[in-house]
Amino acid sequence: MDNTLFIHNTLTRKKEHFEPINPPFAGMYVCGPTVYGDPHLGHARPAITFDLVFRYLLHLGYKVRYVRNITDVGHLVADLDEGEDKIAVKARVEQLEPMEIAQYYADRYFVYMDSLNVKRPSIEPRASGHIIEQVLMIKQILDSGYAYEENGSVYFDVEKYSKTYEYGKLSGRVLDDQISNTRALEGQEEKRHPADFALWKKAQPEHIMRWPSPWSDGFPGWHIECSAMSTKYLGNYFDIHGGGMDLLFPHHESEIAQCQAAIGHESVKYWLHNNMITIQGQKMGKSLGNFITLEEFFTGSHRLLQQAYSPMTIRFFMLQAHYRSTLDFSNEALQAAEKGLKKLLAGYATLEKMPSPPNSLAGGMPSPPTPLDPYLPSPPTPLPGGEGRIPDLQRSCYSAMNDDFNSPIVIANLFEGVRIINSVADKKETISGADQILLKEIFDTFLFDILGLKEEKSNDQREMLDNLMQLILSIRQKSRETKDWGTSDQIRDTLQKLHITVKDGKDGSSWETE
RNA sequence: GGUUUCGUGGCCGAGUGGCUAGGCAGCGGUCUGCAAAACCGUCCACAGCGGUUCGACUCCGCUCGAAACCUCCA
Repeated sequence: MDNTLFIHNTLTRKKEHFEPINPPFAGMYVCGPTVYGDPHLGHARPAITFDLVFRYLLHLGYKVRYVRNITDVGHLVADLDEGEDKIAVKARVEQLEPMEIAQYYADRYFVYMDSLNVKRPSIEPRASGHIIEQVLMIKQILDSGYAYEENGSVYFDVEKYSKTYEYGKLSGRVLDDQISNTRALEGQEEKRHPADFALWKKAQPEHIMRWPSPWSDGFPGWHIECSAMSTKYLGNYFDIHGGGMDLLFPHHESEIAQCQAAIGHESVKYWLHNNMITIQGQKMGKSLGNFITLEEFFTGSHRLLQQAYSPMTIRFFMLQAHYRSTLDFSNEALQAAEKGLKKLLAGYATLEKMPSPPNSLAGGMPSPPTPLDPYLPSPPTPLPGGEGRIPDLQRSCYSAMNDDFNSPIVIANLFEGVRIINSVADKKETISGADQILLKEIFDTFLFDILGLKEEKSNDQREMLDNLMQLILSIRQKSRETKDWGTSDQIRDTLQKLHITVKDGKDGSSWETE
């Protein structure tokens, strides 16, 4: 049986068999951040979602090129209706060069995504570095007749386009509805049709971010960068385009139209969209006062947060929900996730401490293939065989991932693995040596490689702590053997104050940190 | 008003036309010097109203409720 991946394509609203255009290569483009503010939860969801996709495709053996853009040209400020660029406004307010703003927040974005253990994409192109490509694409659209110039600005002719093609096929919108819903035409006299969108915009004198073009000194419209950069790095027809559901319309809808007009065909085979997050049932927004940055999460400094939540807690929490579901943040839910993750990692630690099974192929298990291994077989790889509940568990993890990246089911399976590990450690169950090795492989593969979770303490500290704790616990054990409960409890209580919990078991004591 | 996505137990969150999600919390037990952890057992569901069906939480319709985007704009 093959390891067959199905992914939900927004375009067809169905789960489709993932068949890359040029196997074993797979191309994925994801809309990245506009770098004019601190990274927040809204940035974390798509980053983690498509990190999961990236990691799983790599695991399956595809040679993935993952492109995620940095928008440093700037969308316009939504709440300030001045027709000004978000980054430009920020720059003026803070008395900085616009690129200083973009650089500062791009750096912040990278740091926080690193802390969430989000793998860096293969390419992270910046919109400002691809003005030439965008201008070229606009020319192509003009040549094909689906755009017009007006006072130094260029607009996409949606009305003409929709006579031949279906503008709205991705988001399910009907152009006629949009016309009938449109009222006055104030402020858009340059456009022939209210649904038209800008490809190039002439800069007003006060507009500080501007580039030369055949039409005017100005700046590109906010959809063209993704069309230009995705096709530059992934080709005119590529596998996956991802982003948040909020980008469905008009952004991705317009990308489809732009590529169709410029290239002559659509450029994307599978559209993937992650759902949004809410905070205590409400949408996250600056005006609602529930806008929480990642920094505030990690330090617990926001008034809605009862405590700090670690990056891995956030990551685990997000992966406990399917990427196409809305996800609600609350202290209660986050604390539950924190405990759940701790249990999972503690289970893995228990497994690691188990004696190596007799007759085991000590160190003989083949290590999982790395993505750059040139001898990797072409995907899809066969699903692992074997009989028994551990191989079943492994297959169950694969089938969950193959079912549109169902990470919550993978996690549920890992908890079942933890239950088995703990039962074995309690000597209430036994497993074969082969199963023990396989169990570890399952955790290494799914928990660490694919879900991208990790122990949050550094190895150096861990090792020193291990040695110290071994010393302390051996002293305590001696006092327990002489029933010197005073000393034994004093050690345990003092350690507890340092947030180290001692657990006495049949085979001696173990410990863990909070 | 339109488009889209949803509405599951105390909380979060999967899934399915008839068969256990899982985590956190609660309750009862086992273990333990005590504690913690762990293990076993257990309680609490499928927004409401109709319809299809031998049977629906799962399909269809309506109602109520929620979220995103659009209805200004680059």
